[in-house]
Amino acid sequence: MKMMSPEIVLPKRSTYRHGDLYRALLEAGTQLARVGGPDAVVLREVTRQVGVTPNAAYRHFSDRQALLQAVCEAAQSALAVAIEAEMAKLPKESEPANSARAQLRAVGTGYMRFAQAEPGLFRTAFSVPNDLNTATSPAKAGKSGLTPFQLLGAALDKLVEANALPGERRPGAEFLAWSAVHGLAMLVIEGPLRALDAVQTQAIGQRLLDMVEWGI
Amino acid sequence: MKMMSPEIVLPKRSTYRHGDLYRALLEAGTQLARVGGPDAVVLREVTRQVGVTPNAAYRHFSDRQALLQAVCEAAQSALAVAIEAEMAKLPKESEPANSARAQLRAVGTGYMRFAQAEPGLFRTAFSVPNDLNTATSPAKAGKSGLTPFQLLGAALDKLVEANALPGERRPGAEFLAWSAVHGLAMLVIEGPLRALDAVQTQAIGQRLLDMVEWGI
DNA sequence: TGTACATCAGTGAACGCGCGTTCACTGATGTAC
DNA sequence: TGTACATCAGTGAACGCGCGTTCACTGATGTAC
Repeated sequence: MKMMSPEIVLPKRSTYRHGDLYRALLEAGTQLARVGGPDAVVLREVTRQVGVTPNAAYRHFSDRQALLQAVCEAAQSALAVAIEAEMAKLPKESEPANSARAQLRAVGTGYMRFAQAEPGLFRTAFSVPNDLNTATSPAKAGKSGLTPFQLLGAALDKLVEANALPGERRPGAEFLAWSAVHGLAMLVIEGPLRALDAVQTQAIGQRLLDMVEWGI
Repeated sequence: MKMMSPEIVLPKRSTYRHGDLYRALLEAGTQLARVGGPDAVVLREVTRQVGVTPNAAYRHFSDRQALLQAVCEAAQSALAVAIEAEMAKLPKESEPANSARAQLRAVGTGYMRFAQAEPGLFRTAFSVPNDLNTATSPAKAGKSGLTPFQLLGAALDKLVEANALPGERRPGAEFLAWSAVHGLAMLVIEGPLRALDAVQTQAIGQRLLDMVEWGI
């Protein structure tokens, strides 16, 4: 048996100029990250998928790291969108404390859902050096214009406004909530809890959110 | 200027047989992981450091993955030792509930300390596929013979014995405590909280343990 | 006590691979006149 | 309206690199007789 020809087929582009190569590279990179995490964002593979010479990428990204950074920001933006989607599901609730608590839970639930639905992107979102100073960059925001970190902060602020969280406990509270949910997400998607099924993780997730709500 | 010669110097071994190559490879691999995390555990580099031909490693490990797995287990064992060290610091405390609570906190504190002192090993410990079935493997144990997961479980059991945790809350409680502490560790060592200094992370860590104690 | 021999730890050379990046270039575009 | 030209997006070929792994081998060891 002859193996498939290793010929690469795919110019399939009529114009010399691509038109929107930056976006095409970013989307291909994001797709690779989705499937294989940050290490799968390989510059040559990205250009191959887009049907372009490897070094064409250098017109749009200074190097591989810059491309990966852009993918990372796109992944954080997707995370923000997932959180927003979870918040949008909430029924109207007039009682402010209940509403604020439900919003905080929605942030956590959206975070967990995204981690499980898109583990490759989730890992990519947290694989690139990043600190709190960049946690509010618009490139990482969802449709509301807020980043995941800002969505969490806003939910905690509402809790304080509704007198469901003493004001003096507010500073730093995001780190507690974030740690708990982030840790579960990590253990579930690439850690020792990977063997658990969706029902089990859902149950643990809700208990974890109880713990945060009580213990924050 | 002439560059340094690329000659590799280092046979420096008088006997043909190494004597304890398995252990030497494992230790060199662990050292690489300490400095650079799991990706730094490069088979050729490990053999280079030991002063042995690359394929000599294949007498002791079936492939690179097997070596990495062994390093991962060593890292988990080191984590167990760090937790044990933190527990050993505890003053004598006769009141069982207080004692149990202090032990649980010590598990969390040891975990955090290890993550910050040895981020490369910590990342390696959780980088290799692993599930709960292997979480009790003796290769991952500390001096007590218990793995990190077992040390956590034991602390929670004591909490129940001391009536400081209702028995019906015990099942699954390890996942809540583990998630919280693991998440903070991840955010601090390679996530957005990396910019925080030791004092800040220590303070957040203690608040996080308060949350776990209350909310578990 | 001496020797033949099986065992197997480590050698040396080579393989194919795919990567990121650089170089000098070519071809299409759009703007100035 | 037509044309020269600057701009710059993408090409094509090549680079050096280090990796994991395989092959046929050699040298030291220890055991059986």
